[in-house]
Amino acid sequence: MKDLAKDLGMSVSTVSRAFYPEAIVAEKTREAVLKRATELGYRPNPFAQSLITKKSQIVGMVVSDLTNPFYPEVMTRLTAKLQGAGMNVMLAAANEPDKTDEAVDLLLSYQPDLVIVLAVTLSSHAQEKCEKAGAPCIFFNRLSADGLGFGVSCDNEEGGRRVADFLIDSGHRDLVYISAFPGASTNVERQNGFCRRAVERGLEEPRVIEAGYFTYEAGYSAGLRMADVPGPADGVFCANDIVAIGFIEGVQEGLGLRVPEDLSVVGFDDITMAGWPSHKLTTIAQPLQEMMKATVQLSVELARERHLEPRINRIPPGELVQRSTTMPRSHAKEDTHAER
Amino acid sequence: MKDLAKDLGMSVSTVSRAFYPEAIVAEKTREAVLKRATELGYRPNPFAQSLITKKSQIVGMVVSDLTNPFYPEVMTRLTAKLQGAGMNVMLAAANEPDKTDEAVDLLLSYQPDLVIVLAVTLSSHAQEKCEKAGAPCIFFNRLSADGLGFGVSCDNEEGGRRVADFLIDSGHRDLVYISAFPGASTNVERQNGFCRRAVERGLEEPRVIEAGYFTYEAGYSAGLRMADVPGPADGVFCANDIVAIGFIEGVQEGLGLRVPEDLSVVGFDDITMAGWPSHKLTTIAQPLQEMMKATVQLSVELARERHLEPRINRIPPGELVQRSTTMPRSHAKEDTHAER
DNA sequence: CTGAAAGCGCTTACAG
DNA sequence: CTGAAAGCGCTTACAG
Repeated sequence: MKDLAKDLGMSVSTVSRAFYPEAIVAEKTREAVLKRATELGYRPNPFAQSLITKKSQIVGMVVSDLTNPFYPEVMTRLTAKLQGAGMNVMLAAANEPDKTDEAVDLLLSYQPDLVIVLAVTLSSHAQEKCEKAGAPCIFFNRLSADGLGFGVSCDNEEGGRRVADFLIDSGHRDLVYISAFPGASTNVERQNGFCRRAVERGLEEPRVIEAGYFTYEAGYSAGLRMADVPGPADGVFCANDIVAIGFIEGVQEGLGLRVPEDLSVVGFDDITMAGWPSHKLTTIAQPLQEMMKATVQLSVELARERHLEPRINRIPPGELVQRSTTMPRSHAKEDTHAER
Repeated sequence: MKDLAKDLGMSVSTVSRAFYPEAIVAEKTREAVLKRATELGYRPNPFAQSLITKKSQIVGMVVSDLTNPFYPEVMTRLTAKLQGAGMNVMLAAANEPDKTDEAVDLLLSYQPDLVIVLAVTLSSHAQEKCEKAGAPCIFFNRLSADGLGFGVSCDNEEGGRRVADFLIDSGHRDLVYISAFPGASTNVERQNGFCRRAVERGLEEPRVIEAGYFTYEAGYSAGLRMADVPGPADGVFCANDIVAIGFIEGVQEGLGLRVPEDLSVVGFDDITMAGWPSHKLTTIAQPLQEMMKATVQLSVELARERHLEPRINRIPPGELVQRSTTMPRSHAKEDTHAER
């Protein structure tokens, strides 16, 4: 910067100011500085900047369960958008859940302006650490454990209701919910929306199988356990797509049931894979565009001013995408349909 | 640090030295400092450190084609390992390939000690920029365009040869290679190993279908184009797993062929999904553990000393995992087998 | 609107 | 082995 200043015959102060839109400089001066800077390929050193301003333009991103393809997708697209807004993304990844905290520690030493949590498993202990280090947390696609903090997610209850309506409208009467991680807000909300609407509309309370996690394997083993569910079943709503995909294969391989002939199955997320011919999964799309947009906007605000009032951003779910894992049921043989 | 020094009754210099293993301090002093530091939750400010040392302990990671599940997996596991070694990972992601350069620019302003390239599409222009900015590039699972730079990948030619041997040993005679991105070293090497070995062993030169990319969709459309391949075909080697998965579905949906009854198909990578019941893909595993270990080790070296002699790290491919997309061929009806 | 000066939190010759 | 001092590349009151 000193060199640039000399080159332009100005003081370092003036040059510095040219890089801050809100600083007071003659418009001509600013233009001249910026022009010469790009010519020379000069950029202010962000470390020096951070040292003084206490702002890093860094957003920390905590990821863990990347067996769910939903997250890598979100992670890269979000990163691209954040970079477009001039922020950089620093990653904290941990294979074992107990190492998340260590990864977060290291991350925090770089004083991120904020932290985006893309993991189901971040401990509230780690969250506290972030806040104490002055980095507010944005929870993407979930709520924080304590209900505080910033959140961006879709209206999962409404999503659950829509699935219930869809299944009931197409003639299903015996519903099952495949639950994933019980502590996850997404799981709870989808379940509530689905089960309550079913009851509202006069059906039996849907039975629930605990898959336990948001993974293919969990879904698969839940599929095997469909045999233990008492009574008939013709419509299944899974906590998300990857669970649904595992579930369907478990139910087919293990129990010899056909989907959708014996059983309709609906997922949640509309990950890319859901549209592949091997799965053709009926599912509810997440409003990803809107969710990411809201997240980036919130990030920019937080980078400017860390002390905003926490708020939850709820976005209506996307469309229900009808593919080949569901089909209408007729009730000619009401009493025996879908028996195994 | 000033506070810590005062607290301990030492000079800032001494405290500072305690944090550098190679610095000269009385062992007792160092211990005292480190102990008090953890008590107070103090860590040296990395920005200030970087400002002076010109080292950031940051590794930049360039990612782009995350439609291939191989990469997210590698990305997070690698990140976890690098963090374990005290380095932090900063991401550069671009949805559109032409925006990669911009993302890299932003990344470089944080002066990463090195850049790990997890993308097939990084321009050599961007590579130059990195090197000019003092950040050597490690190419993971590929070579750099100009053959310079550091590389860590498995012996793809050997992998290709093994697939050829496997197919030939199990009775296949009419081989096809499904090529992905033609400029990718992995693609070229796998193809060379496969095709040359086939010829060495007395078969016709395998025919090649150009899928064009390392994606599901590319594989799918290549599957549709199997109809145009002249002559019989009984064994197919796809550039990687995700292409193979797409290919199989294309060939089944579009042409009504059965895998493996009509056609054996082999992939490369052994991504998690390859083991799922819906795919059960026969494939060659990447020696991921070794590749990641080599990468982390190289990263640590480069962080210490940027000016190492570029070198390529070749690791033998992993095992061929036999699943359900391949089966032995008998030659009772040698002349007509696998005709369509 | 611009410049001189202090200072962000560290490291590292240099002197002892 | 330890401390005083300079300096890394910036920003920002303060004065003009």
